Amino acid sequence: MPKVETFNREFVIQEAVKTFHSKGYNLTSMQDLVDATGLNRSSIYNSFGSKLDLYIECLHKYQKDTKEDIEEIMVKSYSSISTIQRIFCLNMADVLSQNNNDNGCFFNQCTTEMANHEDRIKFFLIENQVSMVQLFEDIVEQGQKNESINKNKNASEYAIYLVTALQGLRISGVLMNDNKQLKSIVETILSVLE
Amino acid sequence: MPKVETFNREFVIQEAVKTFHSKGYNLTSMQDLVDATGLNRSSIYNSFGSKLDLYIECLHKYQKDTKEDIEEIMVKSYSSISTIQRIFCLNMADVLSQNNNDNGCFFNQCTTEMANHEDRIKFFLIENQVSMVQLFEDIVEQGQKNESINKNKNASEYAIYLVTALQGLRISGVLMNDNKQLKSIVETILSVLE
DNA sequence: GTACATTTGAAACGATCATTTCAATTAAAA
DNA sequence: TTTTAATTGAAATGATCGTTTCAAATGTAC
Repeated sequence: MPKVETFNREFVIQEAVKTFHSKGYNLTSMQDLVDATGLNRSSIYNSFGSKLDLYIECLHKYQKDTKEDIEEIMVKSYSSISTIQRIFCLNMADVLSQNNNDNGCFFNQCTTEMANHEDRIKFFLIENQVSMVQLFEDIVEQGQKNESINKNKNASEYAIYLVTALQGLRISGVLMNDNKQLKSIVETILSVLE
Repeated sequence: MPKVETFNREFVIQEAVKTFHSKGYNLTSMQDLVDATGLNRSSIYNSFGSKLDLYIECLHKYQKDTKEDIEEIMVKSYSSISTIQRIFCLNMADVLSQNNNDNGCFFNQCTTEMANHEDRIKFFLIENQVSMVQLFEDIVEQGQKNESINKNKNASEYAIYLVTALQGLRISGVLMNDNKQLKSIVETILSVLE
């Protein structure tokens, strides 16, 4: 009986991610979201709840995309160390392609802007961080079995180190938009594992 | 002849830094600054210009404090590697002491929130980043002369790596508020230099 | 004590914020 | 075609935003 939702939900979220990522949560107005998505104000509230609800849905979308990118790399890579290398290179390329147009990793931005003001978001970010560490731990563990990664430190220690370094890279990249420098940083980060 | 400024400018800036650092620029209202500093709204505009002007003054204050902390460490340290170690430990302690109360490094927050929306701020942040890299480069260079730091990579490469890692540590620390984990990260970061 | 330049307090500015309201429109089901 | 329930558009809500205004209060120099 009812009229059905006409817009493409995926597209709307995608556009919302772009907007939030480029302006941050607090600087993004509902009007910005209306303009970016093409939806009417009331449609956004009808379909997504509130600005914060939509933002959190964007975080999940960004997380899903990130994980898919990593899984694709894992499938294509022939060794653990090259998986890690490619993950870092992907992030490097990501930072560089943003050509001064955006503010590093969406999660880093979210962490500094929201983590200590919204419990729902802090919870999400911690869970995301833990799962990223777990993901790296699995890769490193396998690499240590293959002897492609040294055993100076255990997989768990290397994992939290790598996640931290990756976050640093994505912050640094905002101010240091230079291919050669970022490449050098990645090399140095990964040299610990050799 | 004139009535003279009665408030303590240092104190006011200090309180403004706390406020901006804890809420970010966009979430901090002029009323928040009035409450935090005890100044009247008009006094703030009279003495500091605008909200943005005050924010930039806060960035300079934070930069000055950070540099003073590092200089104190440099004077007290007996070797380059221990200088670097202490800088990282200071930042670790800083993150931990903030007990879920604040959002990592003020500069990281500023980078993700403001770098691509305010040219004056982007300029400041890049200059700050360059000077931090230079500072680390000098320390590493000296360490390499003393043979307390290896020469696998040159001082400049280690410097940008260390600055990046430090930024990562201060982001990670917001979500990973655990002494043992942070200590392990710092150890791994510094192990490259051995 | 008077004159003067500045700070101060309170109110007001117009703009914009996130959200709500509600009548008109729409399209599927009867 | 009529019924029906959701979507849509536009206007309005009350709150808050950064900033300005201006008269009163203040403290220094004469």
